[in-house]
Amino acid sequence: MNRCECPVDESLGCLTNHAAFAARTFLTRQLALNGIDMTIEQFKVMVALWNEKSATQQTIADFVGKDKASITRLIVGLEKRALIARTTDAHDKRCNLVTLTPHGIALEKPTMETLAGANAYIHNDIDPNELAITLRVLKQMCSLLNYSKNSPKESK
Amino acid sequence: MNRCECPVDESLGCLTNHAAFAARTFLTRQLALNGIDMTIEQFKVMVALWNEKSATQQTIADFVGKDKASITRLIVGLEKRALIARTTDAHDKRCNLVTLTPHGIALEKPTMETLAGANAYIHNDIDPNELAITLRVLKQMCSLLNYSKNSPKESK
DNA sequence: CTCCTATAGTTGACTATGCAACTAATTGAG
DNA sequence: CTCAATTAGTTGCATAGTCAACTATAGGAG
Repeated sequence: MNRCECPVDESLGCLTNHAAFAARTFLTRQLALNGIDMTIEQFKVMVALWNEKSATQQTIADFVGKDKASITRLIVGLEKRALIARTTDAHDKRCNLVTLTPHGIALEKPTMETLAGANAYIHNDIDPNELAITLRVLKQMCSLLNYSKNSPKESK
Repeated sequence: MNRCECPVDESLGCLTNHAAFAARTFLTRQLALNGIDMTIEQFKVMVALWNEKSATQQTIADFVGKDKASITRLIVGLEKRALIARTTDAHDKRCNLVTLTPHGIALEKPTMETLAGANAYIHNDIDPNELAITLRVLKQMCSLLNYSKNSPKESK
């Protein structure tokens, strides 16, 4: 069960992966405990829709950071669960407008409360100053790696 | 491309996920740039074998933190790439002993150098004190969530 | 208006994950 | 020794991810 035996246990790359895995597992379990049948991936799509009310699949893809093929399949799953509906945009027949069903709308409150609870559980365990620093460092890391997408062809 | 539009952008759970995703993508690209044809998942299995020289599939599963079914499939992939070989343990015929091929052994140096380079690229961007704090906080978060696997049935 | 290009979405191929059912080998209780 | 319980590994099912090829629609140049 020594999941953290990464050779570079002092590596941000490895540790963020372990921490992210633990957080994902934790949130999934908390959602299930609160009777919410939703994967983390579907959850992210729902967050996009709770924010925007209606969106094209491409907009959702940009929001959650996945490609449109992944979104197509997630949307199909959410449609099966009757959380969302798809209609063709009358103004641009290429686009699907994805909207929430009443059931999908109703899930916002309990789901976001579960997320808030999970966050609070983690944050309460951590010194506020150190938490602030960590959040800042992680954001810095994200922007470094996103900017470097095309630049540093050499890291050795 | 606003991948960080998580509603709780001040949430460790969300930010570690973004950062981990960015780090994975970055390392994958660095491996490819250095001519190493290996997924991150296969990479973790190889790390286990570089450490241990030979191991059963269950040992590898524990090391990388996945279930044995996932390992079976990763092992099959690595076998196709001729990086590892499987033999039945003479002392316990239930077990497969997984060992490295010469090709698999030869990959250790360039692969670990690529990992070290990617780490250095990220770490060099960050203030050493803040890096140390971040590493500590992430470890704390991992142990909180691993310990809480069975305990906190309520997070609301 | 027509054609070329760009965009939205779908689908197929390949990789990966977890869970559960299954086989085969081992081990311990009696 | 024998039988039940345990352990290692494999396989099927469902979900998910990326990439690339494909369809259909839209929009601009001429």
